[in-house]
Amino acid sequence: MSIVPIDRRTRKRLATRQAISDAAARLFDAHGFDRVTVDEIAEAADVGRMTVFNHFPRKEDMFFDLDDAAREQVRAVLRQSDPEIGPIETLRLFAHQVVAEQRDYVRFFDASPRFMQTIAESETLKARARAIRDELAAVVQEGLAERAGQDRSDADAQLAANLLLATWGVAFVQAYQTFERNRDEAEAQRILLALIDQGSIGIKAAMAGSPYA
Amino acid sequence: MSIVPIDRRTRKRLATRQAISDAAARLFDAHGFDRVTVDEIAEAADVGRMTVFNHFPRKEDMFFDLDDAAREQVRAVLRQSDPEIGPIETLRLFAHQVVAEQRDYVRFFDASPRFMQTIAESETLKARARAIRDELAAVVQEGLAERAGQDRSDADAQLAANLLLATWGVAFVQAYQTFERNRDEAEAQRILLALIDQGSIGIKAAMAGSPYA
DNA sequence: CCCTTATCTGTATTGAGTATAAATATTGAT
DNA sequence: ATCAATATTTATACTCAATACAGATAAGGG
Repeated sequence: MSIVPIDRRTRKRLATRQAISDAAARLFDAHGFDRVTVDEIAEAADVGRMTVFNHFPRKEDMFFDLDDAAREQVRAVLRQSDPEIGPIETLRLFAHQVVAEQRDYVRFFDASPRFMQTIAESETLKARARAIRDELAAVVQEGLAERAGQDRSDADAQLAANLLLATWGVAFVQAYQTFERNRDEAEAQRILLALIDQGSIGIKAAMAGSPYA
Repeated sequence: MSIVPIDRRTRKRLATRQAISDAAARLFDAHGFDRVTVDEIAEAADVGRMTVFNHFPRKEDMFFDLDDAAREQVRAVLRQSDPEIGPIETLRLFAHQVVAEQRDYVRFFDASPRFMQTIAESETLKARARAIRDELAAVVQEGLAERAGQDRSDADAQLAANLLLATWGVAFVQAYQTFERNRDEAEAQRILLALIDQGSIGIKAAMAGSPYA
């Protein structure tokens, strides 16, 4: 995936970051987010306390570690998509493609089984999850408006983007709950996509007559 | 509105609470939420620091002070509504009624002009606003499911509730921005209701065939 | 081997929030 | 009015995240 960095400086920096991330993940999983202090993480990673904050400005950043990639991918999808297909449909197809090809969203339930539990137990993490959702909505809003040649703060773009992220959020949570109930990955995927489709129908209806449909 | 409480104890308690709330509102408005400390509020209200936390567990609670009423009203609307009219339509009509009769939502832009600015400047307040939105979505979800005789965690109810709150949130923000731009209350109301109507159309379409339509 | 710069680290401070226990005020009963 | 029970206010002390700042260490580029 990623190329090994040339210079030792960068290599060491990434190694330090990884050590902190690993230690944090292990401790959060074992004791829950709120019952682990930054000092304990620094100790476990054998690193000074300030080094932790150097790599992760907020404690939550050690938990949610893959934001930028998702943001950029959504931007790219909206920019490179077929102009014949509406943006909502484009994003719906994108979701289907992700699930079908990579299966990242569901595999990742399995990869860290306590992921959602850990979030559910921590008000801080829930707040951060909501913030990320809103940041993603802003990205989608901007992408939609740009594609339609509208103002960045266009009301319809904002409505469409927020309806979309609401849909994705509900789909994700419901799929996770399904997976937790019966460990059936296929069923969880089915729920995920069915809810995304259902939401997309609604958003298209709300946007009928606008370039966002 | 509210009856004067019989006993002195309650009267004093409410007076203390009000003094804290007033001092906080004044300071937040003057300096911004993050540049006011709880100690300063306690000082301004002539009250011990712990008394502040006694009445307002979190600093944000001094800013957002009217949550329970809204929650209960939404619950009541869903419970007492005409069974012939679908729940989404019921809530849409409720929004229209509130705007037409009380005009509380827009008057309150005017009553505290820096309200939205103060939120926009503070990451803490934005987080709390998002949490309140999600709490309200949970209330709506529960009301919808109850009315339809479904399980509390029903996927369709969750989707409908989250689409609804997304719509209301966008409508509110856009109405506020419109009001700020040209101080036209009627225009702001028009935008608010138009977006709520537009979102409602979408939600009904997404829920077609289910009891939530 | 020096110079510059990036990274790491310790110390100190701020500020929200919690725990605890003591002081004070209010009520209700005798 | 007095007394006991209870609610409210308050001070003290603590935890923890986050920021500011300054010094130490390590790496890169001549």
